[in-house]
Amino acid sequence: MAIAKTNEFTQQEQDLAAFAKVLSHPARIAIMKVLAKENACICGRIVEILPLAQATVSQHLKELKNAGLIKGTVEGPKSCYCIDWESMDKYLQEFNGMFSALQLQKGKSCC
Amino acid sequence: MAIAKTNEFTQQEQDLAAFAKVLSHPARIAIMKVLAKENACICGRIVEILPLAQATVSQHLKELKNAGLIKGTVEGPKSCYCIDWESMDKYLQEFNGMFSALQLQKGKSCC
DNA sequence: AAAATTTATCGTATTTATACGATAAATTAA
DNA sequence: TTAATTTATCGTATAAATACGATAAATTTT
Repeated sequence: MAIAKTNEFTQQEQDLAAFAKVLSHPARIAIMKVLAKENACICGRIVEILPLAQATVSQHLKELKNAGLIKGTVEGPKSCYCIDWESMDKYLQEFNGMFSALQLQKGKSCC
Repeated sequence: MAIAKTNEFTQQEQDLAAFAKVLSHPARIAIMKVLAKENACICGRIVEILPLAQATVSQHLKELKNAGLIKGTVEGPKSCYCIDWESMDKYLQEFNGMFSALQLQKGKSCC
């Protein structure tokens, strides 16, 4: 996309955009739902449920993990991914906090 | 990205992913903040504030509008964009609703 | 009417995301 | 030890996003 100007925005804007970006794919939202619902947090179980190849699911899991939405460990042929609620709560609080702040200025709108 | 499998997910997953996608760029978050703060909702004002060319800002505005986060009208050489709070509230409610539901299952986590 | 102003759109270059097959890596089962 | 199982990573093809200059379109101003 030509030169990325991401770092010319505030840290808050970058952080919230990054949070939104991880959730900007239905597969990653579906994975979050599976991780919350199922008691088995193995990659294979997710592959069974999602209409995606194992490599693709693994890639999505990596992105969720890098962003801090989930945490996971791999022990040999097994994996265990779970939602990192401590991190998620921070994100959600920041996210909702911003929109709450915007909503307080509702009156100023010119249309 | 090879064949997109977007429509193999549930409508809710697609909708929330679409909502997150619009907010997945710092410029669009910055635009939302400007629209809430400033009383002048013209494109030119946003161009002044953001580190982006006019064409790029116009493109971001279009995406925000298409997703329903903002509404706007153009009268000749002027434009007037504002946050569509009715639509935004629905999105935020759906978004938070999902994570609240997931959070209720916290106990089931295996890690 | 002509010039200036403001915004949307078009075309295009470049970067990033998405998806998967193949394969490696690490363990468990036989 | 060998085979089977499970997951991560690599390489790669293709699609989508990002950014902007140029230009068109629609007024307002002069």
